[in-house]
Amino acid sequence: MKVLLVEDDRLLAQEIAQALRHENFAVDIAADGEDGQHLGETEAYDAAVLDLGLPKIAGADVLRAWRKKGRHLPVLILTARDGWTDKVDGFKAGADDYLTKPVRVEELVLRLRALVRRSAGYAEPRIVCGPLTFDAQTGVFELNGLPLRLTALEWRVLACLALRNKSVVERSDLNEKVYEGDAEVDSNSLEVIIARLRRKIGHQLIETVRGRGYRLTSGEP
Amino acid sequence: MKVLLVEDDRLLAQEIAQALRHENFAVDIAADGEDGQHLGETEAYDAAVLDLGLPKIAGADVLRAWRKKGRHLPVLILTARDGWTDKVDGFKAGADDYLTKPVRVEELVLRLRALVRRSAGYAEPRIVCGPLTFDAQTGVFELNGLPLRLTALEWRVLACLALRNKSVVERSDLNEKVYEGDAEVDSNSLEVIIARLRRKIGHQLIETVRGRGYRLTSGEP
DNA sequence: CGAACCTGTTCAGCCTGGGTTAAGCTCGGG
DNA sequence: CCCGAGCTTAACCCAGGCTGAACAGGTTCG
Repeated sequence: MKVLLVEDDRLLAQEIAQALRHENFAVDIAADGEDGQHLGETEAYDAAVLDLGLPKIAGADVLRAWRKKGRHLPVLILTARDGWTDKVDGFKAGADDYLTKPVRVEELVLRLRALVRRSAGYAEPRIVCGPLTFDAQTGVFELNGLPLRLTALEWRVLACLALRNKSVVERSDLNEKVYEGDAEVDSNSLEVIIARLRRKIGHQLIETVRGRGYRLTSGEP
Repeated sequence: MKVLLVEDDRLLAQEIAQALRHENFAVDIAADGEDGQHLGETEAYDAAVLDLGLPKIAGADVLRAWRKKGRHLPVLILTARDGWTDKVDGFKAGADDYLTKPVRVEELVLRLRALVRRSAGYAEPRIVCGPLTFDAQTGVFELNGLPLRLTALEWRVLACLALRNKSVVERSDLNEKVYEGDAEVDSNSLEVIIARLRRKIGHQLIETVRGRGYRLTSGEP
């Protein structure tokens, strides 16, 4: 669960980033269109929040560049102006949702979660996997109906697994999605997190696929 | 099941090789046209993935050289440029399929498997041999309808046998196709793998042909 | 201000899967 | 009957993965 935030207003960027981190997301921030475009092309994100008015490269052009290269991550457009021309321009460039400033961060978080969920192929917000359920709209996990207390990293890992329900998620992918920046980690901390998760939700639910990564399973065959 | 990958972009080569190895293929990598041509002429492969833009010798020329020497292994052409002239050039040189960068590795794997299967003479993806079936498109073996869990080496051996359904596969050939590089192995590890395979799928299905190799049979006459 | 957390990271030791080696056995053909 | 090719089992080895414990920052709260 990692989000790219492209926003030149440092204050607003910090505010949004804080809110997203509070909801357990990992957040990378780019302060101009150039950085933003580059990050969006080279790193793995579950979604991007993109301001239209950016230094160096305009937001719509950043988006167009991504789409041209086949990057189909969900993008939420942000703009100060609220003329419909901008909106249309944004959608034409390939945006998935749209928000006008001033931004209510709670709404942003909500919409972003909906985007991520739909882009993972879920029409319904509720993802069920055996005794485990994930409400992609609120971000809450439940085990046998009881809400699960997870730390930020645990949540990110489990959310990644839940969104790719029952198919393998590569270790490298998890590492990228869990840590901010490109913190090429040479450590086993991911394994530790997996171990702690397993202790919380039961060992059968997370299957390891040797040499590749992990997979969420509903129980045993 | 061994594939030759000729690609000068080390990163892309590693990515593709990793994906192929995940699918149990043995992979040899050549970083330029010279190496590629040489390997393709001297080693035994089930297929080759060939970049058109290569140092030393152009991809199309490598392919032409192979064809001239009577090498008819299936070749999948890869290119950054997507002009139709390249495509035509590739096919004229004797390519069997064509993919433009940026490459989606899943698609590459799919197409490659289809090439190997067709070159072995199967129009249909499903190869049946008594209680054993091999889906050459997904790479999955089933015994009496139940999916079979095989290790990488076991899979390679059995796939080689299945593709030459009911005809003898030489020991030397198997050794080449199973091990990466030209690891002329002086050991009985192939026999060990055969033994393990037989324990999994039943002893009658793999017939040994003294002094030559092995053959897949549907049961007994 | 300090004590008690809470989170995340590091490290060391252990376990396991998968591949190779080695040794003894079997079997088939001369 | 003998010999060599092939079979099989067990032992070994290595890399990858697991996990408990310790530690380091941060935060909370008395």
